[in-house]
Amino acid sequence: MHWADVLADELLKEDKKHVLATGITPSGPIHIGNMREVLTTDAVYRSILEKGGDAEFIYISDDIDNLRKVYPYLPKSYEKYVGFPISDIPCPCGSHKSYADHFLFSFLDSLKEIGINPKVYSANEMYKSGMYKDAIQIALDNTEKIKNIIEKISKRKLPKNWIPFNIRCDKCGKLTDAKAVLYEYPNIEYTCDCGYEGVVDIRKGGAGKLPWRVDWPARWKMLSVTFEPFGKDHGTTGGSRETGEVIVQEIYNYPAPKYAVYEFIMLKGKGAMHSSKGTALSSEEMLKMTPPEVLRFLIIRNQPNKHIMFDPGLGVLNLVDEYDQQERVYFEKKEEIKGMKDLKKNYELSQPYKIPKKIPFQLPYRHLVTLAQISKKWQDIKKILLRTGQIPMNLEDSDDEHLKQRVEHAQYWLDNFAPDMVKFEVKKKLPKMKLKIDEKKFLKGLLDIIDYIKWDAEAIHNGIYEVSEKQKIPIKTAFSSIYQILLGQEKGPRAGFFLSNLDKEFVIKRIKEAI
RNA sequence: GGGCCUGUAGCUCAGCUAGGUAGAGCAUCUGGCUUUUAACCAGGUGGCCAAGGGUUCGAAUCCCUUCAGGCCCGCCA
Repeated sequence: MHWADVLADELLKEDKKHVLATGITPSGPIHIGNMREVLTTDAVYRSILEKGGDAEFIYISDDIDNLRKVYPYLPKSYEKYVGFPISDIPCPCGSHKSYADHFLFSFLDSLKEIGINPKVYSANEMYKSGMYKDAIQIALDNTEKIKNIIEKISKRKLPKNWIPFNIRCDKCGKLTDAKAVLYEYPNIEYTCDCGYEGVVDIRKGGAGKLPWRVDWPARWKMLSVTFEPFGKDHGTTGGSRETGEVIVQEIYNYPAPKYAVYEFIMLKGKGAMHSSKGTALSSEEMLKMTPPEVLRFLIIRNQPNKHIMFDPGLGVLNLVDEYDQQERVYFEKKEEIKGMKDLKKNYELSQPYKIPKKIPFQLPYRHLVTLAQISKKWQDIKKILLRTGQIPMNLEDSDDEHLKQRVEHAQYWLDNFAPDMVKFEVKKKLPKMKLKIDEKKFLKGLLDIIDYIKWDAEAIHNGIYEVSEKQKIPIKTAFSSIYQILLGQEKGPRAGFFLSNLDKEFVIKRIKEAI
């Protein structure tokens, strides 16, 4: 059984509406781990619906969290905002409402592309609207109990005057520097490092926030959360999950949600991703280089508690090939291979939107990678495909869209991640190079017969061999001469296939120029 | 110190949430075509499933122990 079904069945033991929650602090480019969190939840969500259950998928943006430091991708001028809630900081690009929205919105766009549309909550707005009012009061009334729970489970020592509330200083606006002096419902007297002494009314929105270890359980109750996956860092002993479980039951009188701990996604050769170490890959970037259904496939096919090794180099090609292969099996164009576990479910959950009724038109991805380097525009690539008979004249719109999208992903990958060995550029002008006598001789021979060659991959291929044999020129020399005059390099994509995709007149002209 | 994950063919991994004769891709070898680049097709070689113990008629699969590696343990998933 697929892991998503296992989790769904577990939840469905309780016959009620299930609220599946995800969340993230949008303090920088949102990385691929959040993609896993969201996709894990989406898989469970879909499985519940498929089984006839009732469920809602929510996404909470922790946009009231404070900016911790000036990250490398921020201008120095952001120094003055450290300690501010990220929803109160100006947007770096100027076109969003706030710093938080800047990063959140681009992630939400990516989610749309992979077929995920959760109900989005803003923690900041929840606080401002007064939704947290009761939760804050309960927390403050139970300060000692909560403190004990956290100290006992996490083995951390909290300061003497600790209270489960981070006050936002009225004067300097920071969430991090105010210390409570006295709490007497509904007011907290505080002093701030900036020198200000003031009073906040906890019933008022914007007075401050609950610290994470308390906020999380409070939110479970407030939104009736029944399931929320989290990364392994939260799952560790003494982590926020453990304290949260006790706090939600003992303080908020609500059962702890079910969960799944998910492992990290590693970049091949670099280990786990960390924004601070520069090994992070943003969700947006990952999605730009990997077709959406393939990215879903990568995450869906792996159990959440297994780490995923992602190879942004040639691994991407293998992954797409593997996806296509499973697609052929799903539509019974190919026999199932032993070990293809949960193939049907994996394929279905990999679809961003509707599951296709019949198999989408497939072109080997590696061919697309070659074509994407011959022409940049999809319309031009399509012309080549039509001329060479690689796609039918009456290609369906959905297939057209699908291939176009794949070409775009291949292009992004080529521009940013592909290793040099697969890259080439058809030079507009004859590259500067010196051909050897043998190479010129071969090209002359090729020119003699080129008019008679049918312009398809196999005929060209055979033609090259024919000339090479007749002239007694090593085949290696023959191939390299072709690549040199067109690409300015010694090697290139399969010659027959490659040339057939180029315009014949263009090739003839280039050979004439070269000899 | 604690938590989680991993250890299956030379390499990367499936299979372990249905316990019932060990699977795939790459590499290698053979043949099809003197067919460059990670080309294609057919077939072959290749594994004491980390080690030990237990449960069972039967264990890669469940349980326990050990060893080795990875990641996480101040809200960076």
